Amino acid sequence: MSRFSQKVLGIVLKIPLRRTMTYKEVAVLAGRPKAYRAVGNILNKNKDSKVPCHRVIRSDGGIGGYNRGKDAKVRILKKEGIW
DNA sequence: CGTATGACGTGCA
DNA sequence: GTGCACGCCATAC
Repeated sequence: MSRFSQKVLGIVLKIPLRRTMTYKEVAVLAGRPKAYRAVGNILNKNKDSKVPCHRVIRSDGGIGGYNRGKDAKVRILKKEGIW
């Protein structure tokens, strides 16, 4: 695991309930403001269910994707009352 | 080791 | 408001 990916996972893991973060924000906090593209990639390959990657959305406010299917992601977000 | 890919973002027509 | 092209970075092949 790269340091960057580890940091990203850690940040996503620390996202409070009822709170969402954009890929860009995560990238910035990870120290690579221009690596938002890589952030999504890392989350995509990440299979750790401990990481609430469903709370990471696009800056446009749209749903990005999900390694388990975006439908599941939307479902979870609705369940958390975000949508 | 070089190329291709992707859960992105911004700019411009 | 919509659509297309370019840039950017970490993985996968």
